[in-house]
Amino acid sequence: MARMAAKDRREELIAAAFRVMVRDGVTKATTRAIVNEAKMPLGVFHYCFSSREELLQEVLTRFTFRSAEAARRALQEDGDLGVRVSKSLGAFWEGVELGPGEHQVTYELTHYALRQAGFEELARRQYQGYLEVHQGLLREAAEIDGIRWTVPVPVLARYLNAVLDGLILCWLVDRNSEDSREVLRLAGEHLLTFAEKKE
Amino acid sequence: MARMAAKDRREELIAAAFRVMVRDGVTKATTRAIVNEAKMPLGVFHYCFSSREELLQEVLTRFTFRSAEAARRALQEDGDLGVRVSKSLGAFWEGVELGPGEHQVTYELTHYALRQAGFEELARRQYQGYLEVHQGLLREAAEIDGIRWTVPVPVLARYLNAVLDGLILCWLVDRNSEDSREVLRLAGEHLLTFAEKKE
DNA sequence: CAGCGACTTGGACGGACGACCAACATACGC
DNA sequence: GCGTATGTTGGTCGTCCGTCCAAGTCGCTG
Repeated sequence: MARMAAKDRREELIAAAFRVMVRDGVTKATTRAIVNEAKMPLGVFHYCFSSREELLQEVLTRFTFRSAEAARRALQEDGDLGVRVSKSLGAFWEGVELGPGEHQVTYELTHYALRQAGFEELARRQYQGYLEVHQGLLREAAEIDGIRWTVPVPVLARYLNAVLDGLILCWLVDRNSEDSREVLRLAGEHLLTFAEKKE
Repeated sequence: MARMAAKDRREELIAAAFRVMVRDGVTKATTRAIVNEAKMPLGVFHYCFSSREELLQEVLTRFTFRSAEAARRALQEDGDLGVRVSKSLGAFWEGVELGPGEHQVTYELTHYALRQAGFEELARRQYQGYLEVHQGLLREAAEIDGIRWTVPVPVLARYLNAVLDGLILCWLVDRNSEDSREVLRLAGEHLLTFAEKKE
């Protein structure tokens, strides 16, 4: 095998692990499956990571926030708050339907972390991160439009997170895109009712 | 061991498996852990079940609908639609906070089923069941109050399911009861805006 | 070129798991 | 009471897993 710095090999293994997880699920991402995906001999693994859990930790912290970007971009385009929220949700949903596996993995990782002694904190940080992203988007949107939210932003962020999270989960199972998009529309409209013009 | 019909032993094993899952997670519910919980010798397992998956299938189909009952009862009490919806959601949430493990297990089982070849259909039935329960409750509530929903009931059911599912998941991770209940209140009020007096 | 630190590799380990079985024990119909 | 169906048991098989290691290879520095 070509010689490579341990640091670089780590990155490739992390990426390979994520691919395996998306394709076969978190539980199937064994050390052997991962090095096989990365086309490396097994011995490499514990030269780069002290344990399998150390790698899972890396995956968990790296791949949980990729989906927010499209939503953020759409939110910063032109138009009034209504169409921007709508487009933002639509863009986010587009990402979900295009790459469902990534989202499925994040759920699996959450539940894995909740059960793994010493990993609960990681799950907590994961969702804390989600909520902060939503809060950030809500505050941004409010500032651009010069409105204020009539409900505390943390509550609104949790509401948004819940709807999206629950909707994705349901769609992952039954793939009913039509009704899902309708729910998305409902939630978006609901959100707008909490926007109030600043005096 | 006392002699017992295989049928009865199956039931005890299913119950034991569920207890193990609630306590330690689905992945930890190995054949050995289950028979140990049921205080039976290992050999019993494959006398009663042809495979571990057969047992998981039983667990999945049995323990997914226990939480809806409290909500249904509260919905059928006295009062106008507003307070009944509010109380129903409150009763449901009470159940969540009292027994979070059961809900955690249902998520784990869903993701397990989604990854297990030939089990996807089970996950689909699980969520189909959830949606039907919600639809039933919505229709009941509408009939009692003589209103109609201004949004198709399947969409409303999916919305309700998403909010609750997502909210539970978030709470399982960060245990923020205060904000969660606030979101629940928001969703309940939102629901009421879709109720329209029949002419 | 010698030496040393960084990297590579195949194989081996102990443990856990699902599944299986042969031998035995009990109940029940005839 | 005998035979068959049904239930019980402890042990074992093969597999897969995370982890570890010893021996080997490479490339740089002095």
